[in-house]
Amino acid sequence: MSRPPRAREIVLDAFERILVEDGARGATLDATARAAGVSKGGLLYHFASKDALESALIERLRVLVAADIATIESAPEGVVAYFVRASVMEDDDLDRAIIATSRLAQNGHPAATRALLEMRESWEAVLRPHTRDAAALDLVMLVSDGLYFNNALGGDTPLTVVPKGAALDALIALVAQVAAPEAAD
Amino acid sequence: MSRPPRAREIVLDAFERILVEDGARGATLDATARAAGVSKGGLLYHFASKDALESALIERLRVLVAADIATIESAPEGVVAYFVRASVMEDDDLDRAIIATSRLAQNGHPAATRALLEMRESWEAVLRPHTRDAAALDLVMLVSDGLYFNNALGGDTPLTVVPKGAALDALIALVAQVAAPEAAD
DNA sequence: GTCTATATACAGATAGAC
DNA sequence: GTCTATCTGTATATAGAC
Repeated sequence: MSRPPRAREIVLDAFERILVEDGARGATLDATARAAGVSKGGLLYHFASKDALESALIERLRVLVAADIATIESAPEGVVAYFVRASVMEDDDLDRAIIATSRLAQNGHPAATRALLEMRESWEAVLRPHTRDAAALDLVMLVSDGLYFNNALGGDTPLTVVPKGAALDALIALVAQVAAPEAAD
Repeated sequence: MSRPPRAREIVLDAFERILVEDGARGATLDATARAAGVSKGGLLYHFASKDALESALIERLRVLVAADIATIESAPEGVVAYFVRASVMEDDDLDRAIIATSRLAQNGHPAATRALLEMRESWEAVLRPHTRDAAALDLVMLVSDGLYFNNALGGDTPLTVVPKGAALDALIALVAQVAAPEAAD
């Protein structure tokens, strides 16, 4: 299942994790190699340049998004509720890839920005049939973006502003109710 | 009105602008000095270190937030509607300061993260009396965060996902209606 | 496939002239 | 208050041994 060299994935994992935890400034080849337990030369065997490392991360995001789209459509909780809840998860593969890619996007990486835009478009396409109108769709997407943004800000100072537990359930219920194409209740 | 040395403000403006447009990686002392039209030595006369430059930016944010809190409470359109609409503006002083500070926060700058948290808390305090319950308040704040996040992603590739014109009006009406403490309509 | 050593460029910061 | 010149550390990348 994992035909690509294992070390390659380990290096990419380390790069992604540093981007999420320390941001783009900290995500140097040196720091990545150290965190992955290889030398800089070893890293550069797998990724010939920093750009290659960044491209690989973006490609990983695309793959995870495609898988997510398949999952989201069959959520028993309902598409909108599942989508909002998934936006607040903190440590799954997709979330890490999104936040890491957004770090690149926010440092002027056009391909990263493009990948995030395409991700948003994919999600909108899935959510559209489950929302009342364009404004409701905008609202759902923006709440999701807001949750990601707040999760992404932290670093070592995790934000406590993101609702959890009962507060999250109430938020999800509210969003689902507002967005639902059927009766407003 | 501008007692502090003019050059100092020009340098800080340049630093902020580069943070917004190119991200933290591009916001070097060299690039900032060049954009401000001074030498690196000249810059370092006004800001003794990069840290001093970053602190000044965060302080600027605090001042602008305090002014914004005063404005927002007297918005004729309604506090919630004004707040959401203001979140999508692209080029006013406060918005640039917020996005620039969030670039710092996303590169592991604890003081920047703290300033953004305090800003959020100030806004929540103003909005709370104008929202139905905690979930409604969360929703308003997250929509605002989402709008900022999307405005912030761009760089030279501005995102077209942020609603404008009639779509924005519809979103604001929807959020205001959901959030309103009075009848749900 | 992974390493060490090194080349080159640029970052932040200091010293001191003007 | 602003400049040039310079120091020191670190970033990306290459060369070539193992």
